[in-house]
Amino acid sequence: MKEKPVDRRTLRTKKLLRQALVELMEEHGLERITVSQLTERADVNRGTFYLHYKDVIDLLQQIQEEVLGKLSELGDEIDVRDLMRAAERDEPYQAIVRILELWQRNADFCGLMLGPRGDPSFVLRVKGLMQAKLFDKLSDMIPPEQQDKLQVPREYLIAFVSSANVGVLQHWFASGCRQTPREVALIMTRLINYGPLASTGLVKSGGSSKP
Amino acid sequence: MKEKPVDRRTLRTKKLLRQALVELMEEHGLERITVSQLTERADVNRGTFYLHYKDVIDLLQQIQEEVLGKLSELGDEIDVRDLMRAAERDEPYQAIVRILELWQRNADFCGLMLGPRGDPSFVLRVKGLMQAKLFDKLSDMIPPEQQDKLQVPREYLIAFVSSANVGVLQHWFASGCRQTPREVALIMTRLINYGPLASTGLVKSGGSSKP
DNA sequence: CATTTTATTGAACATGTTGTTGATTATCGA
DNA sequence: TCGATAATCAACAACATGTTCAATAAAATG
Repeated sequence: MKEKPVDRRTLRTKKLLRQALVELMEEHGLERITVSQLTERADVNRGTFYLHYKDVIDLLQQIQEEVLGKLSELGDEIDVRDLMRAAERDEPYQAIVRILELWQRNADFCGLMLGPRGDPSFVLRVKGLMQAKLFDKLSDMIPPEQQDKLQVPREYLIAFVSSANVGVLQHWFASGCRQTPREVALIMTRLINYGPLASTGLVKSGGSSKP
Repeated sequence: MKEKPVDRRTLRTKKLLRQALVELMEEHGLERITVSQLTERADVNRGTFYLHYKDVIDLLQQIQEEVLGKLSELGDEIDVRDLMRAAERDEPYQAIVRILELWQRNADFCGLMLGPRGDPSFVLRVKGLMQAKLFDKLSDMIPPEQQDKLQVPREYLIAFVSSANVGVLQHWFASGCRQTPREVALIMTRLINYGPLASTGLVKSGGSSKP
């Protein structure tokens, strides 16, 4: 399953192109970027670009796949029951913290992708990863015979929560990653479990009580 | 403040180009679109395009401005107190319904912009409009001396809620606008006021109770 | 270290897009 | 009907594209 681009030269080239892409996207947005600009900025021969990528979008997508792959792996380690237990103790769930650390490690690229010059399809895929977990959680908490009686359609509930958490991520990056992954994880946990209003701490709420 | 492009010819041209843009963006995404494709699809001379727009992005942005302008006008008619009163009666707030009707009227363009081939900067500006209102609401509900004691930083709270609602919008469009604006407005109201968990209707919650 | 393998370079090519221009035609508003 | 103006058409140089090939540089290997 795993390929070997072990040659240091290709590694160097790809790093340079990735960096150049991030820079140029932050400056102009994806639409205005040309292969010529890209290779000039990266100080790489234009022909070399085509040895690795079909076009600018292909470059972008290959980087995305890399990040999303790792993200998906870490996501698989989430156990919904552990998450709920952590939430009850008002502690950040460790698996979530590790995911946020991954985000932080790729802050340059990820911050770009989630920002105004980013890629909506990337954001949608991130939401998709999240929704799989939320679906589990929901099915876990709600007995099947009651699934149809929700006050809000399940699909909208899931769309709401996943989008909300991506919003938290976006704000984290947009404001320069001032919080630690632990802090952000705690913020997310509180908002999901007790809802935005109750999370002000100013009104009472039943919160997450198991039936 | 208001210009007059009254000539039917320019109106026709702009309509055609807008339609062609939506079609091509849905097919290829913004990056791959060329002025040549655009004018060919719209059956308009290429030179004519440059009489109205600087480039493809300029075309996109002019349409965005139009929509965002109307959106902002309708947004100004929101009164936070009315909104909260409607929420307590579990009814959709009329001003929100009108806004959703505007979205629906421009479904082709708006659905595109909020979707996988859309424009993140547009989405951010929509969130921005929403955040202004949320800021009002928050300041309204919470006495100034308590603003620093929130369990979750205010900025994150706002990012969470605005992003969540845009997520609802996105799901509405992505699933083909099957609900009426009234229904969507009600979904939003419930989710904001009682939080995602309580909105399942399966756990009790204090909900929106004024201090 | 020497050798083989492979990535990168630089130049050239036809092709297509761009943004602009000037002359012409068609359509609009009055 | 008629003057104004928008749309068309053809042509332009400048630039980006995607591909090629020989030459060169730097890797991996024994």
